[in-house]
Amino acid sequence: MLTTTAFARTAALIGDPARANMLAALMDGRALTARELAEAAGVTAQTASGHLAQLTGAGLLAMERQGRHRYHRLASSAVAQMLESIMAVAAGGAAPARPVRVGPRDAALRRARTCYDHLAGQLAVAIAERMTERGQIELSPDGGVITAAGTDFLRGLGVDVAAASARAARRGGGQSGGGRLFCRPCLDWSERRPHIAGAIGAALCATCFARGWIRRIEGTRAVAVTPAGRAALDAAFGFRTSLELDFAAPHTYIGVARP
Amino acid sequence: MLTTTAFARTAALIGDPARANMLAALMDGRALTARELAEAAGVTAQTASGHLAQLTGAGLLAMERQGRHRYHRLASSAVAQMLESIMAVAAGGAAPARPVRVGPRDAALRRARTCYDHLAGQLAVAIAERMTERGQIELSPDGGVITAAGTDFLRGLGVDVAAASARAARRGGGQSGGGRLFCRPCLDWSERRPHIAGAIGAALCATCFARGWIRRIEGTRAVAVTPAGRAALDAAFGFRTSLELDFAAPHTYIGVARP
DNA sequence: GCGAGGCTTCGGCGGTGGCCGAAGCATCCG
DNA sequence: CGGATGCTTCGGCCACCGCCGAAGCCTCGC
Repeated sequence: MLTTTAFARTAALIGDPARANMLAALMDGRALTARELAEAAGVTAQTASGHLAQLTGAGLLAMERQGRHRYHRLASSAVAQMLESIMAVAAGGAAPARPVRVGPRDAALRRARTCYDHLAGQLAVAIAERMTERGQIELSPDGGVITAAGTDFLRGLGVDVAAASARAARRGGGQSGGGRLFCRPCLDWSERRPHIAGAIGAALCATCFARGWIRRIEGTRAVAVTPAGRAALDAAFGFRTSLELDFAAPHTYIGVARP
Repeated sequence: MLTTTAFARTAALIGDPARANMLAALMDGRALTARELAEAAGVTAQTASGHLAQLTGAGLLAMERQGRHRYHRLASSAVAQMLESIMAVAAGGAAPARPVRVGPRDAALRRARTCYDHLAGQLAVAIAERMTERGQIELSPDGGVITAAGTDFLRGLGVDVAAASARAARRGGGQSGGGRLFCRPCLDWSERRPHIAGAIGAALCATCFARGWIRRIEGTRAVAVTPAGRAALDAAFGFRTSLELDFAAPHTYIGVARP
């Protein structure tokens, strides 16, 4: 990029409501068809087609054909990180006002959701805090690292730590990484506190899905904790009770009846 | 943020060419007057005024009055990181095409510039690589950390490491940081390789300015290395000669006469 | 206090770009 | 092979939003 035109063009692409809805729908890391994205954006198929062509042309989306379907997904984790950072700023601007009345659908999103390839929401923040308390990870706004105890702990959960390490090194693009296993902190836009992203966050999230601890809630980025998952996560992270998550950030529940 | 409207609105604000130019001009971390920003955007004062009101209202900019001037700056490092990430994606989308013919002004930008509060460009990438080779820092896409040797080295350069550590902890927002000193890796959009950001990157950059090693080039985000700075940086980081920087990424110099 | 400079508000103009209907390719299926 | 489904292209409509000229408010300096 030499001028600001590419910069402005990229932001403008994200700035259209229809395209923003498409990108937000893709933030769960899955690949969706043009029709699904049209529905997510609330526009007709032909309008969506035009938008998707623009997003793909600009390198924000990657497309692959499968039969008569065309699956679109975010082109890279760099795009996901960009969208995350915009969400963080957008949420920050609105936050100073008093907490808004939120519906049950928002509550589910705040509780637990996927953020491209890792977990976010109260669940993810609680996990990060518990692992910090136990000395398994260290997080700061500038970076994070997993301790030996954390590596052992994750391995015990069934997380493929070695693969995550290899993936991080592969993405390295020239720098070594020195063998230390970093975990990228990601500011949770709903909780305003960091959770675990990066290769380790992705591996942990994948394990939660693989073991059936969480499952996607149809049509949203929110995920539900299964009964088995509840037991497993309580045991692993020492949540005293499942209610703990409700009280992790009580202000987000204003206006929502709590059982 | 509950809906995608705030998300789209934020991106749309950045997506206008005039506002994008303003934000890019503010990416050097300084505060500029409305008039200066109008000139940077290439619009009249009244148009700029409207844009600035929108950006400030959305929380992207902070404004403070000083006499009859109004100084505008980026509201937070979160905003700066967001803009950085957009630039990285925007540059990535354009990069696949063959390298563009660049002018001397772009060459200066690629050589060395400020990125909100830290250094970027070939100089910053070279510093990061040299410190990595020496085992003074470890960088990966997911995070970075300074070793004990690196802390000593920076202290020897006159960098206020303790203050940077305190600043990182203060920004921590609840998580401890455990005493380890992280350095945030930031993907350089012109070099496509990481350089040092975060509290440590800011402290190092501040030291370079304070000691007169670099100075701003009027009207751009580019910085020039002073003769004293050249000697000091060569000695500190072991650059064999100042030409080394020219060859760090030779493809960026196509079309530019090299002395 | 008065003029000058910095910044903002107002009003009207114009262009970019998103939207959909209709029609046109590609692929799958019976 | 013909109909159904998924996606794209084309053309025209319309709204939004950025732009500037003019005028008004605030602060400074003489």
